[in-house]
Amino acid sequence: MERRVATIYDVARAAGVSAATVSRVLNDHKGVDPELAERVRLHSERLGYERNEVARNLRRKTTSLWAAIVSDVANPFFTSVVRGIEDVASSAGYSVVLCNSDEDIDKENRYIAAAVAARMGGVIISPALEDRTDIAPLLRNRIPVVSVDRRLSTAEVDTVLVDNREGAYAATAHLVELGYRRIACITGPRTIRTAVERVDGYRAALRHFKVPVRNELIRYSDYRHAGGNAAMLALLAAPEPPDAVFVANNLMTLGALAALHDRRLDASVDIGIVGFDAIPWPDLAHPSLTTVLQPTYRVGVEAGNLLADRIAHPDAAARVVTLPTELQVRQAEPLVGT
Amino acid sequence: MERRVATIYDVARAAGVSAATVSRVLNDHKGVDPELAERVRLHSERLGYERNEVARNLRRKTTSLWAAIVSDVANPFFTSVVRGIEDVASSAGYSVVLCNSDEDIDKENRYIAAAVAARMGGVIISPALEDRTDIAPLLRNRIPVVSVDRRLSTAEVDTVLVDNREGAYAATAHLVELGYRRIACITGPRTIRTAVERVDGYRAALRHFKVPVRNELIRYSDYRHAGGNAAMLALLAAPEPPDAVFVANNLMTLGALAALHDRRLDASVDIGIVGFDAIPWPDLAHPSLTTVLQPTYRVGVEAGNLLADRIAHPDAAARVVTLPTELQVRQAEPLVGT
DNA sequence: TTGAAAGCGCTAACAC
DNA sequence: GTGTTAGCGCTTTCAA
Repeated sequence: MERRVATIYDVARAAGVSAATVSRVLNDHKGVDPELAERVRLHSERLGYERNEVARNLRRKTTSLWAAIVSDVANPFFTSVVRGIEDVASSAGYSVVLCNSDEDIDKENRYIAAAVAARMGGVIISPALEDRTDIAPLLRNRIPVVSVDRRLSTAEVDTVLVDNREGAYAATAHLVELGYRRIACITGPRTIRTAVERVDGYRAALRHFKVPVRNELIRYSDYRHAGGNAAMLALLAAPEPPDAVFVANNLMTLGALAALHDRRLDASVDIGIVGFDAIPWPDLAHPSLTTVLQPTYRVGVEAGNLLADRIAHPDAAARVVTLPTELQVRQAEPLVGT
Repeated sequence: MERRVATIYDVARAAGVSAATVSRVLNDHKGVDPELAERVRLHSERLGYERNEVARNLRRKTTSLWAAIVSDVANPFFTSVVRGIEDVASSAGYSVVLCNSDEDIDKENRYIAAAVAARMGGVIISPALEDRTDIAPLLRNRIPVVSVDRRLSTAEVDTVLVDNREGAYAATAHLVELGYRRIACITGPRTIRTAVERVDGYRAALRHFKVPVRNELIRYSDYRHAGGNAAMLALLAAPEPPDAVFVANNLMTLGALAALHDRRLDASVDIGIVGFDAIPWPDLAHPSLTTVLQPTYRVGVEAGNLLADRIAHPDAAARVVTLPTELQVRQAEPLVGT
């Protein structure tokens, strides 16, 4: 009943060679008699041998597993990043396990501990909190780490970022070129670097086009739907409302659009809108929104490459890769009046 | 420079005991002198000892890891299911690694192979294809499996399902009770069991209320946005269009709503709509949609429990758990005319 | 080119 | 109650 799983010793016996030879064949070591190799492969196949990675990892003192610790799996940004990581990983002989920290520093710490305990080959992390995420346990155990999307202030590690400033600049410039002059900006918390960088880009664009920067048109919010909604309502209620808005994140953009909807206003008809981040799921309410797209897949690929490099060269200096965004310009849908 | 990581032997030496005792303490075995235990814990802490799970797993011939192989990580249904699994897992001493098969049978097979190679403690899978997903490698290696959301026709395993028929019945009954009489149904492919079950429920409700079932009002589509859109347009273009529609999945619901939008029609004003599955992300276009909600979190919890049971009793008969849905009735937002 | 043997870090008999 | 010892399945010197 309780059938044992085949080991290399079973294969070795069947093929009439030593376990060492089986190991060599299965790991494609050069210098094995082709005929022997063939015989080993045959019997390995026949016995349904499947390598025990656990034993292998113990012996090699590392794992063919990467952990991707992500602050929000449901966010399509990360779904796409992870896809990029996976592609690099699998071509480098690694598998990726996905861990969802849910923006929760405790969960994140548990996953970091798990990565250490499992002696993961490497970790790619989007830190829950830039200044509180603690990767010391990883570093202490010499597990390579790459940070993604956010910059870790607690340690110097390889990092992949998106050029938020440039993206925000392009978005704002686009609105200026469309003829808008009272352009507002709804951004995230001052404590989050990306939020600040995006306002910076917005400011720079206005300055470049000699459009006055008005502080009352800049709203720091929370990167969430409700915050975008409230910020937009406040802007609309102001004595001199804006004629266009750059909204620095996808959820806030949806919130802002909901505010317009409430006020019976139409995006890109009554007011110009450019968002940042793709809006997931086909959405009938704004098929025509111009958006700053992030190179999500490439972020993953770069992170994977950095990790692979780091594994090969543990003591090289930390690198930071910054990727450009792309402004996806969409035609405004012509409004059919009633 | 190259500092070695502490092992139980280091802790043992420091505490002046044997490795076995350290192991006992760290695994909470009873019958260890409390004083010794305290000393061990102290030194373990001081040396920054972190258990090597790889070695532990090799010795125990199993892993404290569960794999959740999911057909689409971006789908909020699974995000929530996984959360349920994680909660059960962590209270049973397991960690969950997430694998995204992306509805791709090859990727799925690779993850199954990886789960075998890593000697995972158990696998929870939402099969990419009910009739082609091959879990034989898992069974052969005596790795417990639980199927979720879909029923595996290739093997008898523990399964957690949602009562699709009952949900569809409730949705349709709701529309009848609202006074609608020409109720259409847009469902998924005939090859997918859930799609068929949902039409069945729809039919049953109509029969129960003695509303004639009209085949021209039943559209089999593809569970995707475009399909829902096309199906709805076709229904609207028919000589006798429906006065209400039950749409059997979230993406198709969005597609259907887009079709209404195109035709300048309003859901629940011009035509009654009930959807199936929560729509993710706050969406301004349909805050007021009545929807059949699935008990996603509980699906995960039940799956986790089944897996834990199966690990404890490998040879018990396979069980199928079916969970009820819940009709979330939302007020239609009153339309302000122009 | 191949094999023998050691050992990765841990747990679990077994002996004391 | 605690220690000694063997061994999980693999890779990798080292010797032949």
